[in-house]
Amino acid sequence: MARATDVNELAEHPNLTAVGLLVEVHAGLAASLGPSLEADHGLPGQRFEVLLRLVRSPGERLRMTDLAAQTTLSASGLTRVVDRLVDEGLVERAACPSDRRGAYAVLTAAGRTRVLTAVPDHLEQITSILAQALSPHEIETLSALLRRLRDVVHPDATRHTDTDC
Amino acid sequence: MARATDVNELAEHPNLTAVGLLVEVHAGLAASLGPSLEADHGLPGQRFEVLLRLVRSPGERLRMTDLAAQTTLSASGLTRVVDRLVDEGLVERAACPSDRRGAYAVLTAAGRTRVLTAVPDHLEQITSILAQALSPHEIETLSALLRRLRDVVHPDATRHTDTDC
DNA sequence: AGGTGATCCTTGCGTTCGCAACTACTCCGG
DNA sequence: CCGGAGTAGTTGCGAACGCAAGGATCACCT
Repeated sequence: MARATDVNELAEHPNLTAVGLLVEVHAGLAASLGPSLEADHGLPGQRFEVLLRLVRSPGERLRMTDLAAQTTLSASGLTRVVDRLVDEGLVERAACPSDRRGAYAVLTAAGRTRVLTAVPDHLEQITSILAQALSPHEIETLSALLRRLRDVVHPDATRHTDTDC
Repeated sequence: MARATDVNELAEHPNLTAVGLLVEVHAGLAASLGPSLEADHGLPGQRFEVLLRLVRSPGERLRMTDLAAQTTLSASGLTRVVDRLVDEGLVERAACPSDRRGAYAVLTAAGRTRVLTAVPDHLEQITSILAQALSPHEIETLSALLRRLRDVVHPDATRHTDTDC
């Protein structure tokens, strides 16, 4: 029972490998998809994520808090991303009539155009990469497994579809 | 054929969903695992990743370039992470005799102790989270799918096991 | 030998992010 | 009606990253 064996047993445990692979794939996808998304459409990662959530939401608007919960950003990070989107004219802030603390981020016409232009390109690149690695059925399997994992590590991601005001 | 239908068809395409889930899971895992790893062992994400690669490598050393290829960092990012690890006494730099441009990052005794202390805790947390969501067989399936994806988006991650000098 | 292009690593600069502190507002119990 | 606890959003500050540029070295070809 040498020490080195213990190290490898720990370091190559299947669960650690699974998480390591997930981190690697995430980084690899970001490296493959991010630059072209930014170069072709001026929408680096987080900005695109925010715009995508907005265009899919009723009224193309979302409370700052909900937007933060649905993206990978903290509340303060979201404030600054929205700041930049406002500077670019892609998003506007709107007051919430039922809660004067609150603020909506609302997609502008320019923002809608921008994201609707970017999505097809983005989707095509994603599809190209996924198709090289997995069959459609395997992609479904992967999504199902990831979804179950997501529900454990981030259960709040799908709520807040109710717009009360 | 309303426009809104097109938006949803695009925005909810299975491939886009798969990538979105992967990003969400990555962020959720980082949020769950990162803080305790840092609070309990003083090893925020990237530092841990570097130490883990080193402890698994022959001679507990790796060229800077190889280390950058195996982690999610750029070359410059890696330089600074290693700087911090050197400041903390967990890693040392060593010259490469066969290439005077090159530099090795070598684990110190303190670095080995630190990572070997952190790994069991980390692994236990990972296992706890994974077990809540997936069966062991499903984890294997997930890993197999992610590995195929990794080989497409980041094929250089597993090479460079040869230490020539 | 000598020179040209590539590679390894580091540094200057700008950008982005999260935490903690702050303001403004809401909600609730007395 | 009032006061305290809790929530929504923003900002100061420090930490971390990538890109592009730079110095040193290597590899190869003539």
